[in-house]
Amino acid sequence: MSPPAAPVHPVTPLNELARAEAAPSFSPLYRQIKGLILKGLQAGEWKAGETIPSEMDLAARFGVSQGTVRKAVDELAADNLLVRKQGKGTFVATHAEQQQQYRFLRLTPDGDAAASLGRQLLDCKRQRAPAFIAKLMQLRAGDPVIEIRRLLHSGGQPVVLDDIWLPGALFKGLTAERLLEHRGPFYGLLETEFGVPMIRAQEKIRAVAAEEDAAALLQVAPGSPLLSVERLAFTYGDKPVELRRGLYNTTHHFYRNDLN
Amino acid sequence: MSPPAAPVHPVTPLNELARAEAAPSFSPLYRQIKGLILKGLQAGEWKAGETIPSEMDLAARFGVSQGTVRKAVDELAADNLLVRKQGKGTFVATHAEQQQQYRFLRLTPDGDAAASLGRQLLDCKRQRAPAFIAKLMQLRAGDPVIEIRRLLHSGGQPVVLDDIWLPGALFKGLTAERLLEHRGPFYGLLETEFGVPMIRAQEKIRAVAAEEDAAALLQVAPGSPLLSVERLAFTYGDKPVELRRGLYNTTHHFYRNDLN
DNA sequence: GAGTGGTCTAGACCACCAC
DNA sequence: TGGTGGTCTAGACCACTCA
Repeated sequence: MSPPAAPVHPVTPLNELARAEAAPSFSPLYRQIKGLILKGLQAGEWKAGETIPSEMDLAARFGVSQGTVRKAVDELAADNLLVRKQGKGTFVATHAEQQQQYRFLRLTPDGDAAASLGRQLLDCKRQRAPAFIAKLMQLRAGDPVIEIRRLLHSGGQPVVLDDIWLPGALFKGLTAERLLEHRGPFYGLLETEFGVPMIRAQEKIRAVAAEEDAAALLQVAPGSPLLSVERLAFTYGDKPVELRRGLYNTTHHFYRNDLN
Repeated sequence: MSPPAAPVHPVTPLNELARAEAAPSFSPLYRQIKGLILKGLQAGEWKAGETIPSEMDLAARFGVSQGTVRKAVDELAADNLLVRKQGKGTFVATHAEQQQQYRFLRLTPDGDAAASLGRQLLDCKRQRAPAFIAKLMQLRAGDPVIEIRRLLHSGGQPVVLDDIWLPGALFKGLTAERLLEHRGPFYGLLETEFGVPMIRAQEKIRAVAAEEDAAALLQVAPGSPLLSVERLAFTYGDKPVELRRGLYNTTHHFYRNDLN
């Protein structure tokens, strides 16, 4: 066992950089690498569903060891931005796969027979953002937005009434026709056709009484209790790009959540 | 400080074991270590809030490298069973800390001023488990259970009506008096006084109309929409030990959920 | 300063997949 | 058979806490 000569590993340079720019206290190398990969994702260097370079390639590119890249990718996979597949590679997460119809939908039928949902487009129009919507989406009041209304059916019965707002600037070619001809998840369309992948979302859930129009569409009595699910969805850079208000009829379905 | 001499990396024996008993396909060493630590937790070798041995100690004890223990602990920390604190040690997760009042409660006030909740015990009685409750909690119908009813108040207003069922066999000394004199989270009591830590939970959420009694207690009109949160909570070994049905008044609060 | 968790590396080998 | 992710190790050093 020959005693290790000198500090063999050039840890210092990047770490100095980190100390200089990181306000909080200290940013380990793998977190900086994570940031670089994230930048590549945001820049569209690798698109949803594609593979990113192998860990070895990334290690060479960034001048670090494979283990460090690995830890960075681990975190991105834990964030559901990447998906690792042993023997095949690491893939950019996507909403466009048939695996599980709607990645963000937590509604479950009572009998847990995973019945697929049918879609019915009610409306799709462009308009000016009302103040309260503009504020939540970090737009200016009056900015162009797209409003979409739709129903989701389970076993022939309407179960969800969605009201969706999107910033008009990002989704120029989005029309009712485009929506109607599209197969697969809505977020898949936004991701593949408009290059805006949904990364995460926050939901605020309340119980509300059905108003006249919603009651009619969901085929329940006015005043019936409905689950109101207000969702704000984000792309890269924590940029909000969708505001959605879903009204769920929870007579034969529930919203499931796991705590730990 | 004589390390266990002989086979320096006894990877094989444990792995053989894994291959033999693991039906799926292959269980890496760190996952077996995870299982061993889990067994220690379940056996009460280290109690909630205490520290577990250092990574080095565990590595020596299990005859593996520190890195392997580290990966095991990483997963347990990701599962919120352990909490790492740099420079201090690794601690068994607990509900009994004042840090964040209720670890599993997702109710948030509208103005996001984190108002603390006041408790009001309504009832605490022992009885025989109705069939539907027994089934969910893996008991026999007629087994003794404890039923607790309580209100949570925010700013003087009642917001949550909880109906809680616990298996009587596990919580012998649990009485109304005991509940009244206890400070801190309910799960903290179960954990420190009865040695039953709550590890994870599943919630099913619906919108319902307030019935007479619930409406009166929550001071809303009968028929008002309320959020119904049905929670099944588990200890170690995926054993269900609490069934709870909360009715939330979501007029000035909401149930928050983050998706990714 | 001693002890704990946290980072980083280098290298060997294993499991899985596709060609 | 070669490439990819996955595991395991050993050893050095860093960051944080506390006596």
